[in-house]
Amino acid sequence: MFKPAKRNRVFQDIVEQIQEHILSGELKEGDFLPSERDLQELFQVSRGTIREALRVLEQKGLVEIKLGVGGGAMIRTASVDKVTESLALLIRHQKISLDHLSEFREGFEGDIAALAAERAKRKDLEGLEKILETARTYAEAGQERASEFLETDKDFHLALARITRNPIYEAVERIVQENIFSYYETLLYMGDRRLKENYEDLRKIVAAIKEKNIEKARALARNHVARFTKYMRKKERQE
Amino acid sequence: MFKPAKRNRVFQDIVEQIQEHILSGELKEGDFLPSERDLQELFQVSRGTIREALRVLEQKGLVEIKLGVGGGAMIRTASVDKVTESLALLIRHQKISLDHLSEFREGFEGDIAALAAERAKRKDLEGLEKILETARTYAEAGQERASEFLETDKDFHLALARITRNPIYEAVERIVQENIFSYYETLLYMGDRRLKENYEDLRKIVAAIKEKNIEKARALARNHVARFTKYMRKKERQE
DNA sequence: AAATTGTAATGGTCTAACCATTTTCATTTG
DNA sequence: CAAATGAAAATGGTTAGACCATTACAATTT
Repeated sequence: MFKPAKRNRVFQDIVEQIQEHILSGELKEGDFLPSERDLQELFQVSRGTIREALRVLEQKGLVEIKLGVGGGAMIRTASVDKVTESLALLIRHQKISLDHLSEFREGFEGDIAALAAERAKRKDLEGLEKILETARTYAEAGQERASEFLETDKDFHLALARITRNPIYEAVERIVQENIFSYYETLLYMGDRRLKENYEDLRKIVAAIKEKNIEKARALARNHVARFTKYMRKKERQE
Repeated sequence: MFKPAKRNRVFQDIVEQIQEHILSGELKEGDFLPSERDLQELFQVSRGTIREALRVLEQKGLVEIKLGVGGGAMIRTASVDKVTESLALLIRHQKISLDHLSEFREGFEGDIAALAAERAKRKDLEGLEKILETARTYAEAGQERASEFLETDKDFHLALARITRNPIYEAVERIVQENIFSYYETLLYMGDRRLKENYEDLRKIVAAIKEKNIEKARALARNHVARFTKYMRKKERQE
């Protein structure tokens, strides 16, 4: 019903005032707040307090600090970076397991592929083809290029996420990729056969997207991720 | 290729050091950092710098500041609060639209229902039945209880997420719920017929889970969310 | 025993100064 | 004249020391 009253903190009040002015649109992207010394005068507080408020606004991703003459707190484009960061913290903090992350990934990579199949334009397909070509090169080069292949796989999934035109998928994809990557080391020892298998996965996904076969794209993407996961688990057990 | 050269701000370094100690598990939930004056000694910096670092850690949701004797920066439970907050900021900045959020929700509610169907135990089913019963009461009470019905719907989806036994789904569910529900006001004017329709959705989902029909559960959950979204859009256009 | 009060630890804020970086613009130099 | 140079000013980054506000806990009083 009620929230804790708290907040006798002056800098919080300043954060809220400035935040309101930003969110209401009075302050637009690229605008500058007054200098710290001017803010000090305006709010009638010490510079230290102003600076604490600026740290909070900065961490929220609402402003970016520029140095030197004409510098100061510049109003920023809201970006997904900070959401990404705090979600990543949440994941690391809760010690979420590889299985959890992989399982989650299976589901939403399927969704991404399905949406991509629905929405891919000619230009998107060209981009995918290009990535596919790179992947083929590395897959054929065999195990010594496994690391590059994995990077390309990452690019591939990010490209798919972008095709959905839904920034949430892109953000979540980035988070998962960044947090799952530490586990990928085990995949570096993927044999030549498995590399080609994985390349074939990607190729089939693109084919399904091309023919706008939504459910086929979803199923293929799910299987692709599941195969990665299964292989990682197998490796884990061996160690 | 290269990242922007980092600017050397002392407080950033302090943030990173402390953050590492928290994420590595050396500092557990409930532990306290040394007092500001002690940190000042430890890091050999001024208290102002320490405080700026603490503001950042606080905003990241990693610590919570307690007042008075024995107070200080307490390592916090990982919580979705800060993620929710930054996501809410994104939405207000309209980088992410309601449509994006709804679309994302459609996908992963489907995944959740599918996993729930796979894993629900007897006890889980009992919990769902109970929520279902509550929902039925509100649905039959008609529009004046629409608000309570929506709350119950929320509980229902959270319960499903918990059944997956994957904390990622639960966390994401909470984040999305908290950010999407501000839009649900429009749903308060859902007519009696629609309330019952929605109750039927929930009932069918539980039925599908009971008979372990994974794909049916997925499809039903997706449709359920899609119906919510469609109705919201319709209301939006009317205003 | 219960209530009150005092005390010390700790976060919150203030003041005043100096340092570091960056832009601007006048000055020097080729 | 054009380019290089350098001084000045604006602005964020940091420091130091002080005082206030809140709180836990012990000592004192009832």
